[in-house]
Amino acid sequence: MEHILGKLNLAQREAVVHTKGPCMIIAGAGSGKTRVLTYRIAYLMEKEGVDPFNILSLTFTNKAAREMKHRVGVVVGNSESQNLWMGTFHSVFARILRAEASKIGYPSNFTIYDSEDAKKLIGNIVKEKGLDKDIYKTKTLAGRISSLKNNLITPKMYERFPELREQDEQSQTPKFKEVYQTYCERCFKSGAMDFDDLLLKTNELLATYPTVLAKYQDRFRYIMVDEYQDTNHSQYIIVKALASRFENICVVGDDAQSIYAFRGANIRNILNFQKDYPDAKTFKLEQNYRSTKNIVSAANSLIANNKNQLEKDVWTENDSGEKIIVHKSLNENQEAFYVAERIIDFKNNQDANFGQSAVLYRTNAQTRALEEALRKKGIPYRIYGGLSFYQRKEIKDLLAYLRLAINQKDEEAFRRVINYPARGIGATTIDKIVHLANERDQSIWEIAENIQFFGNTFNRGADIKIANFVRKIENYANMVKSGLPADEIAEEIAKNSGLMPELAKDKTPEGVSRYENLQELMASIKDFVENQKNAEEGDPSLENFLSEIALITDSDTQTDEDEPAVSLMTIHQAKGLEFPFVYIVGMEENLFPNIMTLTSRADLEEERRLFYVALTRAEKQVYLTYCQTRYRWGKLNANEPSRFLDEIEDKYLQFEVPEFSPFDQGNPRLFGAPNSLDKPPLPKKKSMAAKNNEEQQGTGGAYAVNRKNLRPLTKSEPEGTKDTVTLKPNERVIHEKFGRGLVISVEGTGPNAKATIRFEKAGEKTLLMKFARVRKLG
DNA sequence: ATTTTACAAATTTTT
DNA sequence: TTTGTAAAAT
Repeated sequence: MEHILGKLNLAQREAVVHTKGPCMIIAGAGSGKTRVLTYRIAYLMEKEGVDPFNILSLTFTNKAAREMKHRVGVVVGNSESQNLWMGTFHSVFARILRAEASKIGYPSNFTIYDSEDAKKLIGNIVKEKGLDKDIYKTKTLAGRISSLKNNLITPKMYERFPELREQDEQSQTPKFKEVYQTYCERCFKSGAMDFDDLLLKTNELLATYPTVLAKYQDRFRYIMVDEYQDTNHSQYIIVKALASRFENICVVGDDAQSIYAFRGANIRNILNFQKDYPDAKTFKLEQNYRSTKNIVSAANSLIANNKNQLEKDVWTENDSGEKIIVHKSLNENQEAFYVAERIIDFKNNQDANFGQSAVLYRTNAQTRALEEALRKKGIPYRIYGGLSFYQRKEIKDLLAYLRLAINQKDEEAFRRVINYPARGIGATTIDKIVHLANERDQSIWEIAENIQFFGNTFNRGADIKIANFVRKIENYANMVKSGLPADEIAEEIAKNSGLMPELAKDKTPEGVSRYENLQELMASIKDFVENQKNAEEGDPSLENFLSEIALITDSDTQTDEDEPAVSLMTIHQAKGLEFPFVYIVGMEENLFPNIMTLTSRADLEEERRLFYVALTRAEKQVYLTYCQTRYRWGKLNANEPSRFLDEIEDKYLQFEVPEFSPFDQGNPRLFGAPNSLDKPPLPKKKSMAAKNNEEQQGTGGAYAVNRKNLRPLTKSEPEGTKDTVTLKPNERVIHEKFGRGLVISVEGTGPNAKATIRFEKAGEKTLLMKFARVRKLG
């Protein structure tokens, strides 16, 4: 243990050994926060003999939890670290809620609705109530419901805040409360909780049952909360309740990195910690181990523009490093090519592998140009975010069947699959069931189960079809009850439901990909079952599988075992990560800071913190790029450079501003260059580069994913490094996955050609040559 | 009951 | 530009 403490600086060491009573660790970017948290837990266990069962450590991603558990394991040994309560707020409290579910009237196998389920349900309710969907927008309603729940305002309590009703009347949605209330009732009837419920219901549980509260207070004698600046009110109250007995609470965060206020995170939680716990000790980790002096200073000079922050002084002993390059491009394609060229330069001249570069952007829409440029240059890349594996339709379809097998009342799962694959049960029939359910205050399933009593309500034959569907689901439920492992049940359901055969029919490349995704899911269930069977107290049941994956997201499943690739992600997703070379693209007004957020000073400050997060991801070199013009929603826009560029002190920057045209004359910095609208009209024709790129477009990497063990990340095919194979009928080929095959026919030419190939093992497939990993044989 | 066509919307999202 | 949803047509 001593040798570990020796690896820490003074502030870090103090934070580690201060174990009794409340404390707050303000951890500047790159200041070794994770190290402190890890060692603190290890110190508690090793030095103070605290039982890991008594330590609760809350993180914001499963990945962070897993990593920390691993790192603690390295210090204290795995068998002990396994017993720590470590995870996200949602996963830890979902676990507790399952154990205590009966107390609040839920089944312990309750479903967790994801945002899509929630939005669909809201949309249905709006429709049922005959409200105008253009005014009652599901997205807006979902956001409002979420924000109310995160502030612990239930439909009942809504009445107590007249300003809420006023707001709803202002926004032309006076019936909001009814929608909210119905939404909650329907979730309850379905035995379902949405993400926010996991926190809200935990609060209800702890507030209603003092014995339950006491039990968990006693269990969690030491509580640690990471990323405290991004906790919302609901989380804050849970932590406060649990910690109130022993007050051994340690929160870690950096107010300068709070970037989730738009999702209900309350920065005051961290700003007011000292008020909540007057005895709290504050530690500041101010030495940055990550970045060069230049980057640290630049980031400091930027964040100094924010009014509302805790005082701290981040510094580093690292080299001063290179200045930040600010580069202007004509348009987003040139910007992307510039980035691609720099990445190649670094690889060639600094021996940096591709994994050391990251391209960060404000919005996902910016990926397209970047992808094209990287692909053209043959640079391997990985896109984080976008449509996650578990959000794909085919995956959600099978999961819906699995969910129904466990909880038949799950309305969203029911609606999703009752007519998929098609069983001739249409919208009218479903509407009638829903109507009956609402009328009789029952769940949809209860109506469907007893459909024979309502026979005359339905069209001839419809009741029979429903009864057949019900019988199917009951069979699945019986398989669950008989205790079969998850993989066997899933396999049977995939076939028996008709889902697998349905997908197998589709021979388009997209269809094939969907089928493969389904196979991937099946494989992952098998993996899960294997792991559970090998584990000491493993549970290979379907219930356990579903509860495990309900809270998993893409960023949790990232791995780095593959060949090094450039990372492409939004700045939000980059939080907590670090890279030697960071490119922040789209540094333009309206894009970053984003115009949609700029309604208040607080919003601008959050955008600035976002930029701060982006800058501080970098270890060695930062590039900031912006464009003179950019296509956005099909229109060419001319934006000024981001105000944030002005906010970094000039001495940390080096401007690289090529002259494109007479427009920029006479302004050496080209800042604030009048972007007057009376410029000569831009040529309608796209540049050659843009034209060439168009041929390369398509679904891109999206379907070219080689997904081993549930790796939902999009991975590029470096097209520049691989010539598209031109095939002729009767040629023999070998495919990475399908093995040997014989070309039957070819349609089209070049990368857009489609070849039908009969594989020895996998049968006949039609492949798009652009994506297919085939080689000619002989 | 399914497929086609037309039209609107479009930031960030650890759960 | 793309993407998704709703009305219209089969």
